Amino acid sequence: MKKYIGILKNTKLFAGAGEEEIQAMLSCLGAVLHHYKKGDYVFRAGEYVHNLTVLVEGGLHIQKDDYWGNRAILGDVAVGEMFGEAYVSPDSGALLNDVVAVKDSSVIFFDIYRILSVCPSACKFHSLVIKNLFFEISEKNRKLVAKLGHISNRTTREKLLSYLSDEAKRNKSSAFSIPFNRQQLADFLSVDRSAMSNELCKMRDEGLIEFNKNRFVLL
Amino acid sequence: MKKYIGILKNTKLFAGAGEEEIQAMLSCLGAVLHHYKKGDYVFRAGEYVHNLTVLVEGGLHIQKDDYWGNRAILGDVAVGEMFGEAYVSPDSGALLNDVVAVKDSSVIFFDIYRILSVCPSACKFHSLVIKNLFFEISEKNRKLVAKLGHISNRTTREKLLSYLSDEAKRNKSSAFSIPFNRQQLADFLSVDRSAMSNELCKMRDEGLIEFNKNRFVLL
DNA sequence: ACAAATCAGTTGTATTTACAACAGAAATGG
DNA sequence: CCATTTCTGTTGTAAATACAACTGATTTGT
Repeated sequence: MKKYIGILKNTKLFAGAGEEEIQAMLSCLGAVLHHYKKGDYVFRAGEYVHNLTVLVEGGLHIQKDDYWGNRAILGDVAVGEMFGEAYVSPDSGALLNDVVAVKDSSVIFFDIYRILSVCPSACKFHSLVIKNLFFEISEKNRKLVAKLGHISNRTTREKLLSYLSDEAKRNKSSAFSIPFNRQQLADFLSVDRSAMSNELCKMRDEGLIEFNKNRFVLL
Repeated sequence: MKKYIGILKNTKLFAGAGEEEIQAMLSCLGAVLHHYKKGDYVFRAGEYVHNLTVLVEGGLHIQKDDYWGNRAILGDVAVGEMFGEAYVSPDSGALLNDVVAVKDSSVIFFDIYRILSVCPSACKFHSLVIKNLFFEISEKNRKLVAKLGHISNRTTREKLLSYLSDEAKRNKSSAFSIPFNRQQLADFLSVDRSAMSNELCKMRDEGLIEFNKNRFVLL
């Protein structure tokens, strides 16, 4: 677990805490480390989750497959981000989606009740973590609403432009990489891959964008 | 403000606290009451919000209008629910959406920093509120993902069935009312109103559903 | 109670998308 | 390094959707 303390130090959840404090909190918060191979399921729809988890290595997708094999990617998790936090309250019910490793990944599980119950003196950074937790989940909330804004556009082109310009803003640059290949981007935006590929090329031919693999430039 | 303490008592945010405790907390948390007429904007996209707010009377929609007048309804707020919580962190930036009263409404504003900063002894229910806050925002998170699941369906019929069956489950009954008229439902599901109306009637003719105004029955 | 405004359903047409099938490019795995 | 698999772009067709226009029903405001 020690090798990931440097990672944790740069997460939003532990922002403001030093490496020693994090080290101390790891046991206080009941931290457990798990590893996953590419393609492994971290969680499956229908399971019950009672942990707050942080990705410290690799990459994850939150996705849903229907009976006919159509896949919807509802979000992606990058190193340093937490996930599963929406399901830790007592009455949250079963997970609606799968969480899948898209690369070999490492995840730290925390006991949510130990986080939310402020221990009297042992961890002076505890209230900091609570505030961070609130801020991070509220940020995730904003991202979800932003994604809703993208896919509630009617046409494939509008969805693409909405998503790509948001990514450009987020990266503070008109050139950026996205965490999806074409099929995954189509699943993320809920459109057909070939139609999207077609639209991307039209936009390129019209001089709106340039792209190569998962790297895009807005013009 | 006193007349709304009974409402606050039944909110998720104040779950477990008695009326006296809530009364005491109102000043501790810097509560302020505002009233809005139907059609008034509670918040506008581009504004900066620094309060946690709870709707104690009426009804709100969270929505976005684009240049061409297309409206997307990203969510609705019912009495007792909080909103704006996603924008209270220091680096959250400006609001992306409008919050509009769909009926005459009353809203209580709380100072988020007073909520998150645990006061030493004055409010023994303070840590309870923090836990409630976390659980409610995480529930909102789940709802957003559920909504993403609905509108990421490809066809209008699938979107309708996904949404309606979710509402049926949520109401624990195959008969239920929805907080939208047809245009609003179409904006919520990101589809064309007339196409949706058409599809609803087809589904009724096929014996899948029954409906009258905003009341639906799944068969 | 009446006029005006809003709402829900219907229809036809132009546009857009989904789906399937395929070919070349790129990545992967011995 | 070569064979295999995966990925991306392309095309044609069938299906679904958006848009506009209109009607009758319902609601609202005075």
